[in-house]
Amino acid sequence: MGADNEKELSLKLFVVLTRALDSITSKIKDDIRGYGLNPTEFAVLELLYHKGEQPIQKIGDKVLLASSSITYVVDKLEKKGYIKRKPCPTDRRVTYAVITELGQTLMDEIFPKHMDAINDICAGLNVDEKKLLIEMLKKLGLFAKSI
Amino acid sequence: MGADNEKELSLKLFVVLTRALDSITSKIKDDIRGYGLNPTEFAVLELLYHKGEQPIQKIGDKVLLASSSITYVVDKLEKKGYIKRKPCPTDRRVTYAVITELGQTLMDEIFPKHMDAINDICAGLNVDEKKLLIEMLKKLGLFAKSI
DNA sequence: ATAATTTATTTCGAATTCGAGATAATGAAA
DNA sequence: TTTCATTATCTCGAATTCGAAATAAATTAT
Repeated sequence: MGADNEKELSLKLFVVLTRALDSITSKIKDDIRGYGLNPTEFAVLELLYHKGEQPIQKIGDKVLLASSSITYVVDKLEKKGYIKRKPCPTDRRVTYAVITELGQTLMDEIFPKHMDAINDICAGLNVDEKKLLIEMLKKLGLFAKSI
Repeated sequence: MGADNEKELSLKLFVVLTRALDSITSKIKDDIRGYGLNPTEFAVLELLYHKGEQPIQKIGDKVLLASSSITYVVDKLEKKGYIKRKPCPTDRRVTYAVITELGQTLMDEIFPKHMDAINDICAGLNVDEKKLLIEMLKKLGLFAKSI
């Protein structure tokens, strides 16, 4: 059962990591669908909600999405009335995405629920374990990114 | 910087988990593309390589994919000649996917390289840390799935 | 000042995934 | 046995994502 050498251990880590995140995101998706959004729309909306207006291009960095995909998501959120585009006055290449009143109202309503849901989903570990896990994941992730 | 209550800690855990896995999978994808496969194709091929022939439906469970998606991936691998379909003699609803000689040869060649790559990518933690991380992720994931 | 390069966004087509429904076979119930 | 429900696979259309190329504006270099 246990990995008998470091390579197998690394592979096992990758598999367990993938499956753990899959279990979690599958539940989180259920929560988000209940708000009439998909996970990407929610992520973009949340970014604007918490960090204020953003150049469209910067959204991609934070939400881990290609710029062409951002265009698509921003279009959808705009059609739903939750955000709007706003041209940058100093650089005409740039377009900001800004959350609307409707978007604000929605997020005021659903974000607390969303946090509760995530907390419930992550209740398999206690506070200290979560802190430890976060540190280890940061270490793992930063190293992987640096290669 | 640090989360000041449990809900924020859970949210942070989710974000860090997502980003860590993203950093890792992005590197693993690079590795797999180098073998002329995409990650899903590789996962299916690896399953058949290590676990032997599988009913198409069971592949979906292990690779976390809907049955209609499995059909698509199996079609592609079959066209590439790495696997073939084999009807089940006792249950005519069932079709097995079986790795071919060509698929075997490919995996004999690339799987060791793939394990090396994963090990390099995961080298940010030592063996004990990996073991600990695995246990915590299992605990987290199993709980999330059970909700 | 003009040209060349870089940057931001969008368009377009392709790849991947899903869910709902179709088809066919098996198993259970009457 | 005939019917009903379940199971396995596939088809189809829609959603999402990407990468390459197009467009347009800003910046840098000559």
